[in-house]
Amino acid sequence: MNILEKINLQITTFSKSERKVAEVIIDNPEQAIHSSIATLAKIADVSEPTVNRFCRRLDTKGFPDFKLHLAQGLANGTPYVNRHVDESDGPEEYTAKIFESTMASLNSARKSIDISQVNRAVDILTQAKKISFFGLGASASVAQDALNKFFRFNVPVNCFEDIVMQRMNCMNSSEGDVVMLFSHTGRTKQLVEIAEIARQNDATVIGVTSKDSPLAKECNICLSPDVPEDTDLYMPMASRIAQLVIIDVLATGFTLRRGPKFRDNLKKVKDSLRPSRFDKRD
Amino acid sequence: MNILEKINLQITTFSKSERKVAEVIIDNPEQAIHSSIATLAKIADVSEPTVNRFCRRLDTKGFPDFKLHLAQGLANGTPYVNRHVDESDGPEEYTAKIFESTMASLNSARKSIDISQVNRAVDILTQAKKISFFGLGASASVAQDALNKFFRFNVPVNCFEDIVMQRMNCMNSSEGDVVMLFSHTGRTKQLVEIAEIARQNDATVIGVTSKDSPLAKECNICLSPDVPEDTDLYMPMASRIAQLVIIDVLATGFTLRRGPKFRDNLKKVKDSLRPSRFDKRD
DNA sequence: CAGTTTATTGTAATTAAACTACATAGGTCT
DNA sequence: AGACCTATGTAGTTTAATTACAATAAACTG
Repeated sequence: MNILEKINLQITTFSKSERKVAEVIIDNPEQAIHSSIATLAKIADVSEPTVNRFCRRLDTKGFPDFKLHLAQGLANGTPYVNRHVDESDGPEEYTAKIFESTMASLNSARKSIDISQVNRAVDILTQAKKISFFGLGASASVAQDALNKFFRFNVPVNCFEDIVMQRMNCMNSSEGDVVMLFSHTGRTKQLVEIAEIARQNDATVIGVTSKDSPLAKECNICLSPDVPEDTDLYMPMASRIAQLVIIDVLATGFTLRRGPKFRDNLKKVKDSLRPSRFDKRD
Repeated sequence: MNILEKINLQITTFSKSERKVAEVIIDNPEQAIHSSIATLAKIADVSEPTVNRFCRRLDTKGFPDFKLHLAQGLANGTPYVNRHVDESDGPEEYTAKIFESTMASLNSARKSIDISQVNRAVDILTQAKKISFFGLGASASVAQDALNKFFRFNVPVNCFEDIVMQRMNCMNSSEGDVVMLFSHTGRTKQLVEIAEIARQNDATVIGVTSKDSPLAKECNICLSPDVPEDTDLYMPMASRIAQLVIIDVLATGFTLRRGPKFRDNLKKVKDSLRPSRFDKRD
């Protein structure tokens, strides 16, 4: 936990002098990390050992250690203790908050993702006869994005927004086909059905969805980024970004697995776009 | 800049002993921040002043200051100095690297984004008669995502992947219409033309693209996230995520501007999805 | 309400860490 | 090979941090 938040949380339990120290630090943490214990003590109008005791109370080894923790807290650019957007936020605040909460989500997604599942997913994808990407609602654009990435790999891919087309696609699938499904909640009935149909037809189903959800249970492989809380104003934001980064990861794993020759091919695809672009020197 | 990257960048300019220090720190930065100058000197098998000189060479005030910088670097969760995926990376490495480079990109995007432009964009969007979202290639799914967000706001929106449809849409636009364009490079000829057409027909053009690009010059408002380098295996990854977060920011600004009643409406939209979902207790 | 106890804070001494000045070793260029 | 310069280490100095202890303030008890 961020040590600034911790101070805020525990401030009531502090003694009078310790509270003085806490206030000085909260008020200007930047100054705090660049001060010696003596100067900080003077600013807070307390003695040096008081500052030291304050540090220990926050489970740090001492003043220098405390400064380290504080520096880490500041580095994340989180002067906002509460990262949720609220009514009174101006553009500056909500912009910062959304960026920060997105970054925080990615961080926790990274920590929670099961690498062995990533590896298995890459295995399956590299060997796929055909890959289909499906998502509904907000996840449709995630599927679209996946299509775009894997399309460049010169593998048969498709992606339908239409639920009927999705069903038909799964009906016609066979062993070696991969169906990749995106859903934040993992509770959309239609998508769970799609997964069932796909598996009945021997396709491999890879889900990017939340752990232990109905959809997750239908998948052969499930990638479940743990995104603690969404900033959402009634729609998933951060979790969807996490899904996209997972696609990036899989695409990267894919290209690495395919080896250097394959990457030369990719370069050709990219170069083929050149005639449609303005020159750099413009 | 992250001090670890800085070390890596400057490592060639270091002397033999200083390089020893650099290697020890890169190898295990966590250990470094919890060591005294004496222990670190011993680990690197150099003298204390060498460590001190090393710190100063990196433009820090001294060893404690250096540790502070290092701690801040680590806090961002970037133990990988070299964030580019390379051949020999296993799943664990490339997963971590991609997540981290995405987070780093978001961080720099956040710092570089012009808040006044964000505010103007929100102004324009809230007053729009109609909003069109266009992108080509990889940016098509970004436009799709934007559509999905703003669609819920009960504003007339559209989004075409087809370049001809896009052109026709812009031909028919008039004052009060907003055209929002997504492009990483800002050099795709067809999209620049779209911007020209839209402006000729009195639409307001908002671009999410790189600074000073041909496209940027055609826009009324331009949001240019500064994404330093892409991890790309020949396609934009991080920059596209930054674009999506910008959409989140604009959507959030939009709802905040519209006030609380409007948010009740949003909740209704969300609740309308319930019958199509499995229950939480499943 | 006085006396006792306990928690809180500060003073002074100690220890540890960081830094500076200087000396020596190693390398380079003429 | 000798002079010079850079790089590195040693020892001493300064500064910062910590500890032990004393004093004060607050709280509690008879």
